Amino acid sequence: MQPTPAPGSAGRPGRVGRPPRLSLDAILETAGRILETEGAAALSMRRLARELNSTPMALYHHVQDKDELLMLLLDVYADAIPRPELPKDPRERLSYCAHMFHDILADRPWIVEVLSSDAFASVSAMWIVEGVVDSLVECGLTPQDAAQGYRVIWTYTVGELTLRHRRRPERTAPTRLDLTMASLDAREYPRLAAFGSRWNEVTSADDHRRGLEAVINGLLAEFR
Amino acid sequence: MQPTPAPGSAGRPGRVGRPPRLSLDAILETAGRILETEGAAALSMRRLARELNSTPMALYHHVQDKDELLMLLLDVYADAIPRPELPKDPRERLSYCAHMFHDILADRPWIVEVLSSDAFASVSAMWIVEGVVDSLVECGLTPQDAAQGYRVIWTYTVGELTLRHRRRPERTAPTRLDLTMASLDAREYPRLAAFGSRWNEVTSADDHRRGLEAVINGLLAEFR
DNA sequence: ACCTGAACACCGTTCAAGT
DNA sequence: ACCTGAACACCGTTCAAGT
Repeated sequence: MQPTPAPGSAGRPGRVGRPPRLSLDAILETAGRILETEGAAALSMRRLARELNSTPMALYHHVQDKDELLMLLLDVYADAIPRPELPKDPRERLSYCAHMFHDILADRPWIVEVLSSDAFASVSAMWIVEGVVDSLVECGLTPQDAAQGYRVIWTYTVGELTLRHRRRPERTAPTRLDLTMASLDAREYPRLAAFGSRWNEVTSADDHRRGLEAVINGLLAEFR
Repeated sequence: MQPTPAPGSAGRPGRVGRPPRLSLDAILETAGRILETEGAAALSMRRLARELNSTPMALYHHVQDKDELLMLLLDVYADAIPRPELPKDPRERLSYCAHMFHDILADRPWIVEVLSSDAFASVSAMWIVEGVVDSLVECGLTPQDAAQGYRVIWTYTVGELTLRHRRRPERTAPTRLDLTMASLDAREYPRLAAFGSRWNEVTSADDHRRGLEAVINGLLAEFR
């Protein structure tokens, strides 16, 4: 009788077949590093495989497709967000959560390119959404209006992140918008022509704070 | 003496060499049709060349690169926008222009994917920007604040278009967000859990009107 | 069970040559 | 002047095979 190979021969009991060289953790870590350092455009299945000294197809044994990989990366990132003590006062809590949403996402431009539905759809990020909706209800909005109000804040945040992200690469050369602004006839476009090249001056973090506060106040005044 | 070919032999006087088979107009028209019917993802230089019974490289004789092609398409589109009579009252004009911005772009999802700076940077679209800024100034804002105010409206609009665009493809299957919402613990997330599957109900055009009005009113109250 | 190699159907763009 | 063909350096993903 030939002895059949023991089930535990690969290292762990109950495991059988070729031992893994890749792990989901290793994949996510390397993918995360590429995103963090080179942005979403640089993350391809082929590039990732190369970085892991593996082949593109080995990855498909650990994730279904690129989309799932990106969703898992989103979860990893959401899990790592520290969960602070929220202000007791609802109005304060509202601003706090809204700004937190923005600040958390602002320095991770890849997230904007990745988010594929109308929310930061990781369970680990839901406390921020709950924080916004709950504050709005405690500020006097109906649950329906609070949901709408949340959407307005999220919409503004997505817009801000999208624009900030697109502004980045070309800091030096004059943009198409600069040229357009410079060519405007002052008689037809008096307000815009008065700005000239100052129109495009970079928006500061304070400008964003002010804009978001205006949105929140508008919301409270309009929906309450 | 051999007669040298007359300069006008190609058809028009002063023209020399091989007569063009492609024209910028034909390229833009075909590219526009692809965008309109199949979206930005379907528009590639190779696909466009195939559609024109030509080769990818022939296109590069008429445009510098794909980016320039997209910018030219944006101009063609902006030129075609009818320019309506604007309301005399500044507050009315403000709403009118802000909503116009959104409505013009809403049914052209490819534009959102294409816009590469913080504005609809075609001269032919600048009357809308001028309209917003001018109204804001006439509503009592300083020019600086009017520029900031315009940016807030534009930011909100970009967010709305981006989210609307991402929501589109998967109308049938439950999204990742639906699943996330369904899995929330009602004790930890009472507000969100109370919504359940209704959370994701599609936002109507009226919801958007209301949100944008809230943003505009917040702006006026905060910046004035 | 886990991984490899070859293949399919794509990209944008450059370069050298043809008419 | 305008266009072609081949090539370079990429994509995501499927399928059949190897260990």
